[in-house]
Amino acid sequence: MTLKNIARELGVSISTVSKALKNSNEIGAETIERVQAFAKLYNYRPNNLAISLKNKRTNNIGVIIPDIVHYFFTTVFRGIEQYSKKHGYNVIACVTDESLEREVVNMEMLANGSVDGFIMALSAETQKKNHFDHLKRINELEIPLVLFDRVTDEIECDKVLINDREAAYNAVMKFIENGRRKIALITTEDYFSVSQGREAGYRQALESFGLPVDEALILKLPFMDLDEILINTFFDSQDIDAVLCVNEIFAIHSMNLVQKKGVNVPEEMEFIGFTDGILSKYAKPGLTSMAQHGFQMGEIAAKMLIDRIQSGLSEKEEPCRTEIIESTLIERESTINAIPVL
Amino acid sequence: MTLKNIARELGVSISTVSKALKNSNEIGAETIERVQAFAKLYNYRPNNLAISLKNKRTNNIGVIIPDIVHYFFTTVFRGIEQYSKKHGYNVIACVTDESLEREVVNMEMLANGSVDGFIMALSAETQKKNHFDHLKRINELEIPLVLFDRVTDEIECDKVLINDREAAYNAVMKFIENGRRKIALITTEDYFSVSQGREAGYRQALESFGLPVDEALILKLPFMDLDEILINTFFDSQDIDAVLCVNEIFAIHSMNLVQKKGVNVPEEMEFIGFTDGILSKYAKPGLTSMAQHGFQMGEIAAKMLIDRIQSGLSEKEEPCRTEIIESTLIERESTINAIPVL
DNA sequence: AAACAGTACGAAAACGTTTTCGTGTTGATA
DNA sequence: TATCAACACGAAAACGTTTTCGTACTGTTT
Repeated sequence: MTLKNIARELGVSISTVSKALKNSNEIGAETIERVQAFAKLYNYRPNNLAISLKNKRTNNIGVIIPDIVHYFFTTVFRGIEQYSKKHGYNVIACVTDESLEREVVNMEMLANGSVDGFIMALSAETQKKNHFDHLKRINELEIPLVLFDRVTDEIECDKVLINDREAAYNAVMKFIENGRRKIALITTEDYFSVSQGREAGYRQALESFGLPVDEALILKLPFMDLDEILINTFFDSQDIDAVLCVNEIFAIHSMNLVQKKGVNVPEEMEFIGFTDGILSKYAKPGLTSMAQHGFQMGEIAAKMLIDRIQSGLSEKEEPCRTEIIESTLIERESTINAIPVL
Repeated sequence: MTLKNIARELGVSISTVSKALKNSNEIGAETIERVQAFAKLYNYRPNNLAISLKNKRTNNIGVIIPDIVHYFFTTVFRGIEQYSKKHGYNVIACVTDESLEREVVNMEMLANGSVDGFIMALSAETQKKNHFDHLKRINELEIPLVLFDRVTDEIECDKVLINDREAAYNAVMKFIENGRRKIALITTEDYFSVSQGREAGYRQALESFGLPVDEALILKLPFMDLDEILINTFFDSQDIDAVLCVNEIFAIHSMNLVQKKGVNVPEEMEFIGFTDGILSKYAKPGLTSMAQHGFQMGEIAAKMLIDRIQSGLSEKEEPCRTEIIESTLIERESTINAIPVL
């Protein structure tokens, strides 16, 4: 069923059909009725591709994420999808698996008319190699782009982040208030924007309390593989009474390992993680965690993107914004809390 | 940069440019070179929409899932995405949030030229209300459809499932072999295809061992909200030494609750869940679980769909297939195992 | 010299829309 | 009665491709 078919069957022109279906006042009442009745009867639906081609808008947005199995990205995705759908946009999802090449390929694939804009978090490899030519190209094509969580200063575009520095600062402050002084940090290698911020917050909190920053208390784990031996020797060789971890897995895993050694959590050692995911909730003891509010982050990213798409203003015409989402500490049993939680 | 632009700049026709870029042997060698050099220089990329409109193929597939935050669906999605990308297809992801209406809306949105086929798991509401008109419409439009995990017999299409009955049977058998006799089942309300299968397997295993099926040992929880009181009174009022749960959350949650009552797992009570997700791995004790191999399921679903798309044969011409994926028991500390696991 | 095959290219239709502009008809006004 | 606005509709271009078919030219064959 196409406009052409309807037009032929009803003995009118294509333009008349098109207008009649839109209740145009150029068309007479009874013609409108005939056309609409016929269209309904034969279940006519306009072809999206043709409309997109004509209007130069696809109503699709491309979401490029490093990993879909991680709770945080999943939650952000959920926010993006929900907001987008509510505003008439579909989401094309691409997973890069932390690979630069797949990031490039995916974006190239979508940049030629398939989407009106991108929302993405940089892959690990992209951040490591500091390679952003593909994003610059998106910029040149004037395709709107919103970066979230894993961002870079090299690209001028809208961004949405959490206050990594402040969040880590607050987490460490909680340890300090609880009387802890030998506070460790378990983080990734340096190239992640989020880890950098969190490490900075960790250092800042210690310093602002006159505590020395002992580099031996900072463990940098290779991303993606949890080396138990590394973690075990770290805990064996250092005197530690509190641990801040830059993500949930690091926290759960190291908490499990020290418990296996007989350490009592939280009495002898407290733990705080980042990303308040499903693991934190069901861990034993429950993991106190900095909630990143991924859903809200996704909604905001989608709103920023769609607003820019609909304004039609490029990054040059309308200055870019960076939204900061406040993270909040969810207290569970891995820390000692003023008001006990269940 | 369009074909038309290149043609104008080079003083040739659009068709010549189009053919030259494809190395057509209709075009002279030096023209080909000129055109390709020019195209490379100006970074020409063909417009996907135009190609799709012309060829009546979008190279997009629509994936409709009830929930993206759940580990199992996420894993399946990952398999779909990876296989699809490898074969030149993009994935448009829609989340129904277990709502029939959103399922309908999403499919309507994509069915008009946006995708070449669908892969989906039915929403809870859809299964509850047994309402499949939207799927019948997809059938009529001859848009290929693959159902996975949550399926229905009412729709004739390709399907991919796990052997729910057999898996539950095997899980119960393990309990029986371990000497358990008071085996409970925690499941959802009846309308889920997977729960039906798993309950059948549970019953079958008991019967085949001459054990009575005590209906009081079957707890049917409302989907989506974990009513702790319900679970607690269930365990308080029944004498139970093993529990099979139809999903991971039910298992973790009830295991935590009975542990809080002082029950030793696995000595006094064993647990087996379904979906070997991240929670099972990090739970304490680690949850023995029926792995559903979601990634593989996704790959197979994508393969079935893409094969059908590329064959061009409708469900009537080429008979539908149902692939069964064998689930495997991952043994952890919530059961007593022949060979102890770490 | 006529016929012919091969080469290299262009014109145009097609995919299914949207939208601008033109035009014929009607009825009211000067 | 000539003029004009309002009304109802159609023709055609446009979006960016692909593909079929036609054709001008070159060089070879009889």
